[in-house]
Amino acid sequence: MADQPTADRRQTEEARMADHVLAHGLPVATLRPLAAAAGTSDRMLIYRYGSKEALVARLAEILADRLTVLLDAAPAPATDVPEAFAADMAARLTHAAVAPYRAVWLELVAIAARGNPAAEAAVARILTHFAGWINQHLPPGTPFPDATAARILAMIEGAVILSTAGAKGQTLILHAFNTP
Amino acid sequence: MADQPTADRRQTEEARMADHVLAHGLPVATLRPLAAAAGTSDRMLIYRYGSKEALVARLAEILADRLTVLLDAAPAPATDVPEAFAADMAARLTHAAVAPYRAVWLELVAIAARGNPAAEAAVARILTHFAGWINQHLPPGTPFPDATAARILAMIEGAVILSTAGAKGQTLILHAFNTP
DNA sequence: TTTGGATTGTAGCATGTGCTACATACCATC
DNA sequence: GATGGTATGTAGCACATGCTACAATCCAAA
Repeated sequence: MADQPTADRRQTEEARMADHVLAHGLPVATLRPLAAAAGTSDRMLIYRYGSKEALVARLAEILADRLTVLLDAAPAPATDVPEAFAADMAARLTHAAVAPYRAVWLELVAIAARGNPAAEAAVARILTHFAGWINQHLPPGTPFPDATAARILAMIEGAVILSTAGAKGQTLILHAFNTP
Repeated sequence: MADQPTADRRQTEEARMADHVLAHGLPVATLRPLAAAAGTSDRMLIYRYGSKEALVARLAEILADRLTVLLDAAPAPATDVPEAFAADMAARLTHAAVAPYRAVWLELVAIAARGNPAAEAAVARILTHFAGWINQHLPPGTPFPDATAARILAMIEGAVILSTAGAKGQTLILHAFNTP
């Protein structure tokens, strides 16, 4: 109990640093700006986390948690058709309001693609959680729910990539999700 | 004609720098390592390209060209079923042999997601080209070819993201593309 | 009150960053 | 041969990076 206030402060500091990463990107998340965002010093960040790498891993974990919490709080699409389900989710995730989360998500994916184990684990964790969420919210009685969820997940992630291509990407998304 | 040898050398230098980016990633593509890879000096790179930003944009363009060339040289999947078409392409693009291209592609996408106009244009260009390629190689008589191509493209790009999640990602890909 | 660990500030180091100033060398044209 | 633009080497600047040495402060336990 003695370290409760310290733990509280640590939590708000981490939240502020996570906000900073969200706003400015993982690649430019360096010690001094992060420390400034948290209201402390680079000296203290190294003292607490041991290294920048460990700190960034922690922040990635926090952002992953936020994503899953956001997801769990989201209502399921009100449809019985898997295609419409995917279209609804894609529309939500490609909305401008969640652009920062999309950006940091893609940054994490890019780091994972270079072979970083921590990033790879975080990506796997998020994707697994997402697939589970889709599975649970699928219309009851959907055949092959695992495969259907995976397929919807792939289409949604594809839409996330397409959405980075500006106007042309929007056209592609429109086409992809409005196939008669 | 007088500057032909210079142009040649410039081309091989650019190719070597592009190789370096492919091997080590866009985020760590800094002047001195790029110069070393090209066999010249940071001094000369700035002299020729004006700024690091312009150089990286040029290298991104070169890599985008390589991607489209690779794509154009690829044989179309030998199938009449759009689902199998997508599965075949996804299997090719998630193969370990093209991992460096996947990585640099996702790095480019991540930069575009942060709002970089050059990256956004490059992503749009590649996606458009890819959609066109799919469209042209679709089984003849496919209804709504534009929409079908866009949908296949989304699924393939989704598979690229899933493939960064290690073993778990492979499972998801297997599920997504083997839906009965 | 003393002790000893946890915490924090100050100052800095070694290296990497993009980029520049200055002085050459080169090389086609006059 | 003189000239003037193009190309290139040498050296460095100002700043950012991750991290550390050292000293001071705090605060609970003895």
